[in-house]
Amino acid sequence: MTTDNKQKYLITSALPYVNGELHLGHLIGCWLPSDIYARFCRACGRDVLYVCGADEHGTPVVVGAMKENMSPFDYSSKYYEKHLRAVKDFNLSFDLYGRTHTELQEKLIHELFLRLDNEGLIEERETLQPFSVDDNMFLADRQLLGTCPKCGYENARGDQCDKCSASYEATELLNPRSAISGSTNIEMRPTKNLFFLASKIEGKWKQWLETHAPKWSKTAIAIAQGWAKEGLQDTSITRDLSWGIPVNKPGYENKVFYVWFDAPWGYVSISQAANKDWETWWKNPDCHYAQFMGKDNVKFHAVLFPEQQLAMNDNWKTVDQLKAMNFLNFEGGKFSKSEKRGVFLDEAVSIAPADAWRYALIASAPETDDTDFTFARFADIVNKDLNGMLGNFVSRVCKLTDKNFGLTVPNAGELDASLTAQVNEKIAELTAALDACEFRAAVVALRSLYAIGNEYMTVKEPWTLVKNGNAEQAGAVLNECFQLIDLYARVSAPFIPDAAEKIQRVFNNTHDLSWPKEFERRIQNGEAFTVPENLFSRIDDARVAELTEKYAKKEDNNVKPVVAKIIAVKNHPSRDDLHLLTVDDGTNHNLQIVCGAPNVRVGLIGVLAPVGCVLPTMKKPISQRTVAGTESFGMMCSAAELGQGNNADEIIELDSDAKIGSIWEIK
RNA sequence: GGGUUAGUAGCUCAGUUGGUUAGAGCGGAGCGCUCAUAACGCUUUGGUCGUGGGUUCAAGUCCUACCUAACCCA
Repeated sequence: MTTDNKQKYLITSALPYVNGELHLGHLIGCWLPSDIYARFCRACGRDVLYVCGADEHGTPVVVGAMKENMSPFDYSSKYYEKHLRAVKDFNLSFDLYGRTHTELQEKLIHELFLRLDNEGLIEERETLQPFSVDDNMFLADRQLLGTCPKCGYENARGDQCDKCSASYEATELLNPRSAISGSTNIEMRPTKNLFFLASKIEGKWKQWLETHAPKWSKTAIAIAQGWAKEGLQDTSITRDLSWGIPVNKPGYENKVFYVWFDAPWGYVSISQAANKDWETWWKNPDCHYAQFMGKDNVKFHAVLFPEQQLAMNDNWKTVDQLKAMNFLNFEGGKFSKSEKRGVFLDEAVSIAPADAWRYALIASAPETDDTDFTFARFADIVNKDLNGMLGNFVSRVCKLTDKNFGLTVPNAGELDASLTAQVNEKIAELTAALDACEFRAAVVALRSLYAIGNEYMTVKEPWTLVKNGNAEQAGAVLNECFQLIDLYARVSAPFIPDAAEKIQRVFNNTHDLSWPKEFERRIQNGEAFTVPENLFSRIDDARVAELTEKYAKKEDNNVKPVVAKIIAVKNHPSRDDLHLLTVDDGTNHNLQIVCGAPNVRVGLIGVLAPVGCVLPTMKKPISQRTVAGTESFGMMCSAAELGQGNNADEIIELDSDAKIGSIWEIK
């Protein structure tokens, strides 16, 4: 234990997985709130250990690495580097942004496993797993593909179908094949795995839940209680995989620990790498432990990690404050790298400075429900709060003073009691909100503080006082304003660290950015100051439109009717009223279409509604279907079906110069 | 299919244990100010609180069914 009596705060942010680019949702989901909380705690003089890092193990990395023809480690490292860059770009103040593929992690997991084994909480069980003979390996659920037994979708995964969302056992999957080689030589083979007997510590966990859960967020409590009702399940903690922490038990040489067994302990191994006194947080019952995560992660932090910690019976610090964020949507939809929807962290800081993102995102943080990010709102917040209220306040005070008193802070007058009372009330609100990790409420209080300064200026009118020859009173007002500027730097620092430093540099003397308990007048009469450059800049409507166009382009994914030419006409084998057409739609030159219209002939140029196309006269899209025993891959349209008049019997005929393959716009 | 959470002004959200005329910011409208970054301040306009039932002297708040969305689980 350390000798100082500063309160210990352990803060962790969920470990992002090294698979794909991170976006604004990851930033607001756990990184940003945890960073603001950590900065606030440090400013309050608390002894903070704040860690995060990359979660590197598990099947998706193996699959991703194979696709990119890299080793899992190189693949993981590639994304780890991207994480590191984002951490730097957004001023995230982790003591260490580590990773889970380290020697420390391996040593820790091995120790923990032996301990669990000694406690009698590990059991060997044999299960049947799909084995790919050609790949010479067992396949995890997502490495196995096949046809869904429920809906017939051909690219269903081993455990569930992405199309109809049915779930099933791997043995039920039809025509199973390996996602790695495509081989269909799949056998169900017995394999031994180690199970963690969570059911044995259910009582201990439930007791723990009762004393800890009341301090958590509503969602977290609900999820944990749901699990408490169902009871804890014994879970397999080993996998037939080569990438991960090797299992330190004879007979398990080809297996690794399941990623969700090792990942949470990354908090500990990263702490070990970050601070040699890590045990003064992790083994200290008086330490306050706050965890930040997205809502999809609650189960692991409220159930799996604590149950493991308790099972160790080794005085591990468990979570006190569990803060789960909901998801951030983007301009009405989900973020998607493949569809180019959304701002990703590799380019966000080229759009606006880190502080603008930090403030705008936390101001509309998805605390109670999923929230939609829009550039219009982003611009509103930046323009109004940061630019108009905070930046402009600093600017107007400095410039007015410079004009009338020069570059020194005018002498103070009597303390303005009502101003002090107002400010102190808001400081108290802000402090309470941050302690409770209620970030929206915190921003409301912060905003109110900014508003107080502007209102004070407007009411006191120091420029009028100067004009009326009342320089002393004007100076006293401006002195209060400089005290406010100092205050703003301090209370803004956890949210917008870069701007806070710039504000503090207005004063030639150095003042720390410690957290104020109340409104203090730290700026001395006659203290020199500098008029700063504008702290923030506006995002105008044109820029909003430009950004929306670039990042939130409303992709029209609907399949459109196309101009197509009939190149062959045959009679239908079984129905006299139907014809079998061969149609050229520009990309596919011999589409088979079944058509009943009387006016079909070779060379006719008409309009084809391809599979997936929704016509104005129909509710459902055209499907690929069998008409009277013959497959039809679309439909030749009549004028009526295209919303052009009443002719529903004959297919529409276009002029001979219509371009085959071009989209036929429905008017 | 089961569980959980959410659905409140044009937009983004507050609304503690059910209790007088449902709040805030943005946007819109108007006024003021001119020290300041077309910025600031003040006033004002917006709501059958997802839908249908029910409990109650009283429901945004409790119960129930349904609709919509998200997450977790199967």
